[in-house]
Amino acid sequence: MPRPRSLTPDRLAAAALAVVDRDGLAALSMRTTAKELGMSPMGLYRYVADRDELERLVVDRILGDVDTTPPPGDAPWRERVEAMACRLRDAVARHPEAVPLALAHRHRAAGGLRWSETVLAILTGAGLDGPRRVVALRALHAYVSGAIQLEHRGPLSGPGTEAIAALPGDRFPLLTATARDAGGVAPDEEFLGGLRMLLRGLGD
Amino acid sequence: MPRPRSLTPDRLAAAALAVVDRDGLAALSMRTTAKELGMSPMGLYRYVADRDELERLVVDRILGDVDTTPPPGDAPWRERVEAMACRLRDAVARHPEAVPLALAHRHRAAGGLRWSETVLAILTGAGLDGPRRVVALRALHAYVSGAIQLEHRGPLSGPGTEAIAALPGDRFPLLTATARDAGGVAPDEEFLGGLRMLLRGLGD
DNA sequence: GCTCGTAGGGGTACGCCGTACACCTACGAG
DNA sequence: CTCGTAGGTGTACGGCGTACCCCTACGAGC
Repeated sequence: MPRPRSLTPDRLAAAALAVVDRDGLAALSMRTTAKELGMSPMGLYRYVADRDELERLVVDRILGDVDTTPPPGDAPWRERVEAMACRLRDAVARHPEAVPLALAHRHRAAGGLRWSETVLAILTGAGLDGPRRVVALRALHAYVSGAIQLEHRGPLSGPGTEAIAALPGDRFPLLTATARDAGGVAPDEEFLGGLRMLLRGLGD
Repeated sequence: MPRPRSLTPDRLAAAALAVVDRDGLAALSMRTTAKELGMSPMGLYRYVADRDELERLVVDRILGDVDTTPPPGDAPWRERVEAMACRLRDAVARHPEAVPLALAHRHRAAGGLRWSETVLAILTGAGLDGPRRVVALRALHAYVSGAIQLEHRGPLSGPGTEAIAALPGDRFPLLTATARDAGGVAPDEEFLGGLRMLLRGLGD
């Protein structure tokens, strides 16, 4: 009845995400987000309970534009799971600075839940249920979020590769050799390659 | 020549880890670590450049007691990889509060590198090399670290399961059903089950 | 159209954090 | 015994999350 709200949660999330995209995850704070919105830091507390909730809003926004409609049912189920994995990966990659955030809060965002539901539908259609379906979904979660994380703060692949290739070759002969090989493998190949390995072992 | 050092990096790491184990990861700071050692906060800077290096020491210590000697060579290669994965998982699980730390700095700790080297030896013995070996190692990294993370701040499995089971069943029918099923699956089964799926698809 | 209760938003302040800097001092080499 | 060096302390600064208090712009009820 008195004085209407001037902000939507989504506008708030957009401002915070703008800070992260522009200045990095470390720059995200109640103060910087407030400044981005042209208001005082304490004003934000009319919209979120604490910083953690602000982060959740950001992740909601990132995962909110993952397409979670079922992929065309005429493709084999493995390809449909691949499509879902790629959609998630692409959405997260759109905000590289926010990767740790997105994965940390993934299971609390509506988009993450919808993703799981759609993947489960595909797995169920492939004949999985009961404990096997539990394990399969969890393995997919583990692989996808682990792979995305590796990709964006990478030990192997990415800029960390050179550091590993430069290690003493006598103590880590295979690791240095593998790091050199890694240069010839594109990120998409790595992600999809590993995913296909997992999917190959997952069905039947 | 003047005045000898009173601390070893390992004692420093032990103190920091004690803080984390006792009071949680959020309690870790230069100040609390210094207090644990009975010295002033600034004194730590004679031993580490900054907080990041302190964290790295902690992770070094956690991953340092992963057994990275090659598992007995008479077992099938998949079982040997399993053994390596379990060793890493067990070492990390010994300090549950430090899980995010351990995984974030894994690739910068000597123990993590030795782990990779040993796993690569097994994979090489199984006939993998070149790009296939790159993808296999990376997939294992992704799965293992993703699974450990899920296990310790779990969406599916763990205390988060009930929250998911309590979601509106009409919007998330499969997810809630799967969360209920998840109660009957032990963490070890989940971890090993997913790992075996990945390993099944990984060779040949 | 005026009043009034309420919720939006600002300001100040506290106790944390990491760490730059200046200082004192215990020690071992000569 | 002296002296240079490096270990360790204390102080201080800017930034953080946020508790608390206040002012005020607004919409509902008359």
